[in-house]
Amino acid sequence: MATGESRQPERPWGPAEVREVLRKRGLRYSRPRRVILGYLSEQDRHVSAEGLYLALRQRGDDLSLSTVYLNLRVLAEAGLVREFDGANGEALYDSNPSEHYHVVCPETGEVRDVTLPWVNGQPLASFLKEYVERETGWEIDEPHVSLTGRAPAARADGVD
Amino acid sequence: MATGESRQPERPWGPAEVREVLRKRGLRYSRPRRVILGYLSEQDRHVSAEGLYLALRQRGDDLSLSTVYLNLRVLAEAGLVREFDGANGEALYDSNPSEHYHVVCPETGEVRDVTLPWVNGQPLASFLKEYVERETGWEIDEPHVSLTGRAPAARADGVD
DNA sequence: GTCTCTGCAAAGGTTTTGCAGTAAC
DNA sequence: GTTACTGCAAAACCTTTGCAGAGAC
Repeated sequence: MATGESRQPERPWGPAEVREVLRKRGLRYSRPRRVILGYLSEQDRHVSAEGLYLALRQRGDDLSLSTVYLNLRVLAEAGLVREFDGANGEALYDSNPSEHYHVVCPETGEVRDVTLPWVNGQPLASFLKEYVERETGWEIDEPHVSLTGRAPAARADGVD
Repeated sequence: MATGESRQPERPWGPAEVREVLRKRGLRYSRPRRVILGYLSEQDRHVSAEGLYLALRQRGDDLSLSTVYLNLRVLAEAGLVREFDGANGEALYDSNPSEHYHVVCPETGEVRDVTLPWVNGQPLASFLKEYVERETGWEIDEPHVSLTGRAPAARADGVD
């Protein structure tokens, strides 16, 4: 048995846990952070910094663009959101807490979540990390796997 | 047996093969392309567009920076050089023809080549590609695996 | 001769920075 | 009360673009 896909939009952490995670890093649970985490976990979508900025604006949750950028990065470093590369050289974010990766279609911009297979009894990413650590003697971070491809829609359009 | 590391600085292709590869794409074997490929295959190092620009300049091979950028991309698309993400959000290039990946240390900027293991009788990248294609129904490109970590040197420095 | 390429400078787009006021703790 | 954070605008950054002249085929 290899795959274990599950993509529930379950809420990652409650406010208390979030606050605790932030506190441990000397970070505060400010309004922007509440608003951003709230949006991401409710919408369960993939957004860019600017997209998030605009979406929040429409909602009435006004944050400055630089605040959105700053906090998206801070929250990603704290492990509260996931960051990955979108279609136009822009970073995308989601707050899905389950281990997953993304496939991006450069033509349509569409993003699809994927769960990677297990290898040798462990998630592919961990397997890879340990392998590279043995191989190089370096202390390796969680591997980033970035996948691009053509969505069925793009192929149907006859785009080459 | 899984690994098969070998990092010979063997010259990828001779001038004739390069010209042929380019011709097939309607591309010309211009001086900038000769110079860039020559440098990369001789030095067998990882360089950024700007680094390459400066290195060539010192050598007396003057190319404009935009020409370097353009051709690095063109050559990467033609499969004549490999492109990957360096430490500062800049793209790095090498001309090593053998299937390999890179580990980058964000602190020192150091880059180390790695050969990824095989899984189920095929290179990890192919395995992953096929897996994701089955899983999503998308037509997936060659997966990009990007690895970061702390080089022994960085750890020795006591950098946290 | 044709068609791609070069070089220059200027623009592009995303992300970061500096600083004074504000708010979390 | 401290200390981190916000917001604004301006800047920084890598990379791309437009166009006239040059060079590969």
